[in-house]
Amino acid sequence: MLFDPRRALGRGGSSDVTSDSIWAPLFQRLKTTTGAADQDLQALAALPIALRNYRENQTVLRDGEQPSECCLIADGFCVRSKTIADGRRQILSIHIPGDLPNLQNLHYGTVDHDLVALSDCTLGFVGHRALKDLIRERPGVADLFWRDTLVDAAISREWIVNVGQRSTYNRLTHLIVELRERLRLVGRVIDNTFAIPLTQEQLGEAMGVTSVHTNRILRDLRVDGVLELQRGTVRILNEHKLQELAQFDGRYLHLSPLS
Amino acid sequence: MLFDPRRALGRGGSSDVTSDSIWAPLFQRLKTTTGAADQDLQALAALPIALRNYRENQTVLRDGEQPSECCLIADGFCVRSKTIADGRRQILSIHIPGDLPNLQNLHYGTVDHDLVALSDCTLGFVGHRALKDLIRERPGVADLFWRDTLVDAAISREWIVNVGQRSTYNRLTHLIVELRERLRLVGRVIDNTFAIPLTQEQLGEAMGVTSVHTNRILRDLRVDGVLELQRGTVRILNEHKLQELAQFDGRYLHLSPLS
DNA sequence: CGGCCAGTTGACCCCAATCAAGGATCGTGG
DNA sequence: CCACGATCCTTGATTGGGGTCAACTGGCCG
Repeated sequence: MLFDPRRALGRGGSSDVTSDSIWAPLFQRLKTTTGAADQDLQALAALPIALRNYRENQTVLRDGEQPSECCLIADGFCVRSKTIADGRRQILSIHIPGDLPNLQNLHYGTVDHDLVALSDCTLGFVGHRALKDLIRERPGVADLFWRDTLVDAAISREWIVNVGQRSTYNRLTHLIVELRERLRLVGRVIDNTFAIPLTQEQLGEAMGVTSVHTNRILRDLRVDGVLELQRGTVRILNEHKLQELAQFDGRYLHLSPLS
Repeated sequence: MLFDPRRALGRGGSSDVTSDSIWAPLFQRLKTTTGAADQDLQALAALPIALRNYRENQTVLRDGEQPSECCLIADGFCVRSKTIADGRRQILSIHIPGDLPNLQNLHYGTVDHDLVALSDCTLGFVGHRALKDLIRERPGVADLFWRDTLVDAAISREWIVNVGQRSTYNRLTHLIVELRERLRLVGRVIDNTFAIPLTQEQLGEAMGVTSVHTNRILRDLRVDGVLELQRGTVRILNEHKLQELAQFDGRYLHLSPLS
């Protein structure tokens, strides 16, 4: 099998996800960001989980649904999005392998946004019943999950800052650096290159600007030698300039157990 | 004692909060939005809680701090905000009586934003130790709190939509309607009039626009007969127009136990 | 080969920022 | 009681960032 960078970067292929590796990205992240106990992780890995594959652009959860399962992204990328009355759409968050994008439905029934696969994805589904039982049995697991949703909330807050205050030029770099830091945690950054499988239209929807303007920002970033984005892959050209533009302070990601 | 609308609307006075009423707004909200068990609420009310008063504009929590307590807003208004390198500030959320704005610090130590009193406030502080013990002892309390942080996150997501996609005219009305719905839950709306003790500068920081522009939007809303905002108090003039502008779909507030 | 969708660029326009100058309100001290 | 300074509100003039519209390119796939 030839080296396929898109596979290595976790963009595409979903067929080679084995039941062993479903939990791998989540566990990898939890181990570095929390003091997760091995027993808790083992208990998680013992949960019954149903694998399902989704195609690019397929909707995983629709606004208004009442799912009876929570999903774990084993491979691929998803986004949360909301569409308002006039048809304009906002992307709320980007989700990567190891993320649990609808844990909140354990506590309230209805999803209040869409969850859409950006790339071909492999998702694992665990029933609420099993999760609730495990949480009661193992408070440590409850803590892990609760914390996860809290970091998710912290990321949303930073997203508000990004959309509300930063210039679009800074905004895009901030978004990219955040994604890189999160991808790093699950081993999806190779050689300062990583996947960001959004079209320019979708990047615009994440930033609150049009695709036309996104295109111009990307051109500027390319011309200025900061980074290149081609076919869903980012390559950083000048780390120093990138940092300067993004003004990224990663504390809100709470990457270590004590922060 | 004369009728003081600012007091009735929960804007100002903090001196008359008794230890009986500290928990009242939180309990009122939990009772309508969740199926909170009375025993769980009683256990909460039995927690040792330290009352502290804050003046308008006083900082309650500073970005980077590591608090050892969580706070409950007994009376008054606070905001979360973040300031970026160039000095621009974004208000992330508005907090009202009954809110628990830093529950997240139970799970990660460092606050990643500021918490500032908008008006004179009475806050109750409960130590992390006591909260963690209670949560272990009573899973029902853990569920209440976890759910609370999840609704907080849902509100942040809607805030992203507001800042990213809605026209500023719609944006302000949406913000106002959301606040009204939340204030209604804790009995702080009287006669379609309620407190929103933000300066126009702060409203601008909440919406990602300047105070000058906020002023013009408010003028338009007044001229169009939609609503009036004077000295921190909103009066709705035309509910129909307001609804039309705000396009408010309150599902994300998850106001009933099953939603 | 042809259709389709993402990306690219130019021309034009409008919403909101910026800059600037007054006006209203309020707490404080003479 | 009035003078004051501070803060917030208000409005006009000007500028600029980003939206809109439109045309064209290029890669991919049936």
